[in-house]
Amino acid sequence: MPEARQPADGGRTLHDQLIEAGIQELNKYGVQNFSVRRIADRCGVSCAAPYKHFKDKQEFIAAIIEYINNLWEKRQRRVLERSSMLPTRRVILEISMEYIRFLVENPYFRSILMLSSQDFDSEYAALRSRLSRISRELVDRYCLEVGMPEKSKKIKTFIVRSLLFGAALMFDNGELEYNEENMKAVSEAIDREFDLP
Amino acid sequence: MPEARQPADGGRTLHDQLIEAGIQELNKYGVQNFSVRRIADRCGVSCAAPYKHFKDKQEFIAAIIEYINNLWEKRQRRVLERSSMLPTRRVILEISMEYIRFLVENPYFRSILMLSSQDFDSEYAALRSRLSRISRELVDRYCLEVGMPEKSKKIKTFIVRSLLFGAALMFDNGELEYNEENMKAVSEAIDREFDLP
DNA sequence: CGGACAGGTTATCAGTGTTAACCTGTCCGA
DNA sequence: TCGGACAGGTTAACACTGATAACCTGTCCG
Repeated sequence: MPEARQPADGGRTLHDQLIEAGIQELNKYGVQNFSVRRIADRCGVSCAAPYKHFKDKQEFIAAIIEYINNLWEKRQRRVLERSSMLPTRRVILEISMEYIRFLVENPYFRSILMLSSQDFDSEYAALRSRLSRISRELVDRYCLEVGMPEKSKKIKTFIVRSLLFGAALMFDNGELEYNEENMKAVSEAIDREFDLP
Repeated sequence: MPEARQPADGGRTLHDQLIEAGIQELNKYGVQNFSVRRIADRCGVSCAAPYKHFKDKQEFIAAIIEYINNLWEKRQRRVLERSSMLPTRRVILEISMEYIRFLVENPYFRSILMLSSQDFDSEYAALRSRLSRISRELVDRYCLEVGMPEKSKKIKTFIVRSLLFGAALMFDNGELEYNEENMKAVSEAIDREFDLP
């Protein structure tokens, strides 16, 4: 008894349903207990169905990452538009804060980002690096504007990213309370970095 | 209860063998594909045997974390002794650099530390926080020495930890080359933080 | 001596990823 | 209009996993 081909369910194709259910799954159980069977179940579909859309579990997760990645890029673009007339240094901060907000709101994403490189293959590495592309480019641009030497540039990028990840991590841990005050402190810490050679 | 059964195998009890094999497993397959059966196999023991030593998989992993935690504390203590006559601020840097080295050398550990809080229960959170105890205490001490306000103290701690995690992460990613030069840069970035109020 | 029990064993369960073989609408070219 | 290709679902099966129960056995101590 084949269920409706197309939109029977609000216009979402199974592929999309799987990804959305997958995100919920990731939120609820974490990457470790991610079960494609349970997701298939939740979508009211046989356990083999997902394999018509994704080669295996890894690719399934990769597709989810890709999806969320796109969400982030959309959000990033909005920030860029909104702050198009601000100086580069300021834009970096705007993007950075939005990034932390995004990571905090999407814990599953962050958990994937932070997993050891051993836990995933290179495909994920590519996505991971794409994620941080814009902020890297911005830092690059700023360093160019100020005439910062190549070496410091790399370090600046590193420091900014460290602070971003660290903040998201500790906000999640509860080691640092997630509020405006602390966000401001993080922002200032990043900004300060650019005062130096 | 009687401790230490018989040293059938070079003096190591099964408990220890399991933990050591578990570490290897973690190194090879990552947390995601951690299989207690395979470990039991590797130890030449039935698949149920590990459950005589650990309640379940989670506790098994927790025991491994505990074990590595102890390794780190031993190493930390050595650094503390070696730098007992240095000023606090300097000690913080020494510990910090040792910490990064430790994380880089023990990727399994770092991957566990960085997992989202959703992926593990609170037991891990306790271990995680214990891990960073000394460096937190040191930062506290320094802040006291300098008369830094409570609020900044928390932020300082955060920044130092962020940089540590971030460094370990990116050294592993390959985004930042793991060498003396970059280690020095990280060290300086941390040190700079203490120049400020 | 005899029982308690730590610490192994085997057998079994439910749940997982993954594949093969099959079924069945839909669409497109002859 | 037919008929096959095929996308996308199905069921059945496989090997593997975590976990538990029931059993066995050597060691220790009252």
